[in-house]
Amino acid sequence: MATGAPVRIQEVARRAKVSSATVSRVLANKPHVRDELKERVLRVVQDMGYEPNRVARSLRVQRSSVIGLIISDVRNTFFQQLARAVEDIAYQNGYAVFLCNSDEDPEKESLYVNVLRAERVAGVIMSPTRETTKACKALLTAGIPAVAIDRSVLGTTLDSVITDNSEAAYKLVSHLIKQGHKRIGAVFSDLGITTGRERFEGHKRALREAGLPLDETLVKTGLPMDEDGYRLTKSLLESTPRPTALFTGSKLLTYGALHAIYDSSLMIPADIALASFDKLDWMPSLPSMSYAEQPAYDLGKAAMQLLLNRFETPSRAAQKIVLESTIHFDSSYKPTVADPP
Amino acid sequence: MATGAPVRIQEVARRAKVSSATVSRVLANKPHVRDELKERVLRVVQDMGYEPNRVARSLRVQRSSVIGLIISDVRNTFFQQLARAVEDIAYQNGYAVFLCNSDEDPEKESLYVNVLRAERVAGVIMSPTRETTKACKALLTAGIPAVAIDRSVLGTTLDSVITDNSEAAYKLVSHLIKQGHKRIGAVFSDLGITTGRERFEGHKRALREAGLPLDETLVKTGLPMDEDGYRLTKSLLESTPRPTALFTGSKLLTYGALHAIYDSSLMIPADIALASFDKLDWMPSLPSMSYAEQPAYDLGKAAMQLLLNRFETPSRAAQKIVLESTIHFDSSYKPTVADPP
DNA sequence: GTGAAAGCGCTAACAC
DNA sequence: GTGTTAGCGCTTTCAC
Repeated sequence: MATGAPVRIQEVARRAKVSSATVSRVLANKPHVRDELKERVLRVVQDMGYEPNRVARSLRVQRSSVIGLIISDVRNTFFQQLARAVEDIAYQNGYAVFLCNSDEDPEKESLYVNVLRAERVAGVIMSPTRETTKACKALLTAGIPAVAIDRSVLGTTLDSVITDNSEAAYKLVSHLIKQGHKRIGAVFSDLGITTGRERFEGHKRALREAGLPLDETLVKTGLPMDEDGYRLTKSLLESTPRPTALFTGSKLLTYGALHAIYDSSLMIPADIALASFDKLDWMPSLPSMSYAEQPAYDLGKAAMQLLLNRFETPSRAAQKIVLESTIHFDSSYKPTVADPP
Repeated sequence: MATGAPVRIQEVARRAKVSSATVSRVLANKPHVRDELKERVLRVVQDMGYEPNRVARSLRVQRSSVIGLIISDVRNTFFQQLARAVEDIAYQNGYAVFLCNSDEDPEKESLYVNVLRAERVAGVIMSPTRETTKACKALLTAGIPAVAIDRSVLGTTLDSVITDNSEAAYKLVSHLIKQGHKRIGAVFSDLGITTGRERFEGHKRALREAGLPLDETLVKTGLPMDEDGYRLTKSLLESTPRPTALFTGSKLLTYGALHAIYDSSLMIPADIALASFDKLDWMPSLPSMSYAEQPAYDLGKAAMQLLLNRFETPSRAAQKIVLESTIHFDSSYKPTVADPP
């Protein structure tokens, strides 16, 4: 225990008077080992505090027991919950999770993908940035299973777990329209990010069904980060006439938008109504607004399960899992007509 | 490129008509290789898209090029900045960073430590929870260098990078006293966490020097998380007479405290003054308060440099680096006597 | 049911 | 300078 050098399987074998093959079999819970030997081995393993060298094992079996998880922004609590789920399920199945943060930066992302490939991780779960396609294909051709989470990868078919972006956006914007808003500003993620694209689709559908025209000048896109949310909302608030409602397409964009709205001394919902994606984290004064709450934990859980599943059936066709968001309407809302179920 | 199996060093060697040893030397930038060969090898490496198998290398050199970083709460932007710094410096030096989140849970922490040990990581940087000592010693006896960050490990001497907790706390509380406050509530991290302990020391010193008694009922401790900040502050606000000022000992505790204060419909600083550790992230309405801003990025940078340094001189004595925080006094403050420099 | 031995891909000691 | 080769610690045929 106090020794520096870690104990190896051979030493365990010698002490238990068996071969290293037997020790390996016992530890892997393989059948065909006499109970007597099994017990003896386990006792010695316990005594010597033997822990298998995972590096050696990885080299031998040509696959590590590490999962790479690349998320686009660790500051976002949405991704934190998602990561938590991935970790939970991974650990339950003997995998460790290597968390990487791409920061919405395609370069950082491909750097990480390269590292993960070189480390021969067992699989990768990632929320792709705008230009992920190449990096993702590199993984797949290297034989490393990948699962897209929260966002899809354009131009590739692979396992993915996302939410019903278009539908939730449709419901939120329809709600604004029902409240009487006609001039609705919108701030989305870059349309190269599928969440931005799909939420914009829902937005357009809501307008279309209500017979409202799409005013392109009221739609802004950028990176899903506070700074862009602030900047884009600022510019929307300066347009005349000012929009009476705002739809923000992600949590961080919403924070930035709030910042801009408060900066302009506008009140929510008196001066401007707000509907957004993602539930806001606690703040001293949460505004009265509508939002779509995405099942972040379930998203991570499903992705990890999809990956485990892929390990078992490497050749099955790609699956796309779509989870539903829960829509919360602002408290000021009194429905006059029946809402869709 | 389109092939599934990754290319190995032997294949590169064959194509470049050299031995694998030469390829290895070229890639490691070792001296004693003719320029002509070097070029030839690099060209083939490029052509074939060869990337060394880091698992094999790790096994051979008995050390991986992965750094484990265990932080106690990823939701805390303080730790996020710190993690960013560790990553930056690590990458610049050819290391990948394996980010682990202990969530202030000693069990999760020791689970991670075990995984990192089994993965034979090159080193570990960690912000210890309350009961880290054992896990930490296990690392060191396994020959894996460890650096404590933000918090020290009680009962062990090892490399660590922290801030001047006691001093900053002293300044903040002295400031409250100078503003005329006599009844000052305080919320700290569990005193098993060194930041809580040291900040409490500074608090006590400020009171002592001002000739104020320490009212134990005004000092609360808990886990440095929103929930405890809320709960503990609530109980402080219910004591009579109510404290006129509050000192909160960490970012998350401060958020919880704000929540409690707003819940009680109290205004800052009119009803209660606030001094806290850590700069708050943007919020719609930032209260006027004093705070100590810790150099989070520099903390991470210093820790990683300490680790790199340790790789080069494994046997040098343990170092403790203390960085200074910047104190921001609330805007309402008009100094009447000279502040300490 | 158990053991002997090969080999995963790389690096470094040693030869030349 | 460069090549040959042993071996890191494990798993997994293949014998028996």
